[in-house]
Amino acid sequence: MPELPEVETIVRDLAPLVEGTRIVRVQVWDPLLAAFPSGEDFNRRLTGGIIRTIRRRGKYLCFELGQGLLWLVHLRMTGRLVAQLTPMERHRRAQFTLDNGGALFYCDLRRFGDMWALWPGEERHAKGFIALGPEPLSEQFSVQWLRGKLANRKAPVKALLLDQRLVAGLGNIYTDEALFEAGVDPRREGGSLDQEECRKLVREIKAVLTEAIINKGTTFRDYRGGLGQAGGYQDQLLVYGRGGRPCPRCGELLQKDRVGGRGTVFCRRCQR
DNA sequence: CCGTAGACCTGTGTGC
DNA sequence: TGCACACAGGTCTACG
Repeated sequence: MPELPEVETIVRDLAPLVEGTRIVRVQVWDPLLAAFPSGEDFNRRLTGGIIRTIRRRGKYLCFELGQGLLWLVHLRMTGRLVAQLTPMERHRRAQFTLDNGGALFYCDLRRFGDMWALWPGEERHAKGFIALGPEPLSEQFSVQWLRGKLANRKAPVKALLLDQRLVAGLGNIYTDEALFEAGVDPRREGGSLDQEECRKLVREIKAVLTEAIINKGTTFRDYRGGLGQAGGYQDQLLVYGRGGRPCPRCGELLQKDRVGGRGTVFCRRCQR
């Protein structure tokens, strides 16, 4: 569910509520949730920890606790991390009680979400995390970087953009939106994009993500921010979720296909 | 190394 | 109303 703008929104929502607080109680009811360490060891590591800062890296939430302990949370498809006073959600999987009277509640319908509690040097246990590519809103994510990564690749450009090692934080919604804005057909072989097309893609990826953050993310179904609120960017989507409806630019009916194993919406006339 | 299909899980929407 | 099936914001692994 959550892509970069949604995770960024959650971090900004939660920061003022949790930074500087101590975790006084950890309850985990879903054994699938703690990826490392598993079971009671996970609870023990976090209990008593003081949350110094919370930040985002790709689609990961990163809580930096005292002594260098790093608490990572990945929400995958339907995970939520919310601070509410009375959140008896149907799919509550964990609760982190804070010493300021508040708490963090983790809810997840599909149970794909993962958490890690890592001491310095243990980052290798979070394989996806250490392999993340550059942040798309940083200078490291440049035309040269994208071109280098797409060179000689035969996979569809959309599949490559979803690879978190190429760039960290894009998901199905914003990839479709950025490819539309850039006028690039998602089925194109990565290696077939020229300099100008890469330039447009980099520009539109940054623009779409920035605008989505301003609008506090996209609530297509399940997503909620850290305060339980829906996002606002769903009203600005141009193609995602709009297959069979007219292209907002040319009027041609938008096509829905499967590309790189994911549902993909694009305009056959505007995207080449 | 590369590219793709299937797996993981639970629910919702659609068509018959 | 019931049932079967496709699909869902994301990775992982196995396989050719």
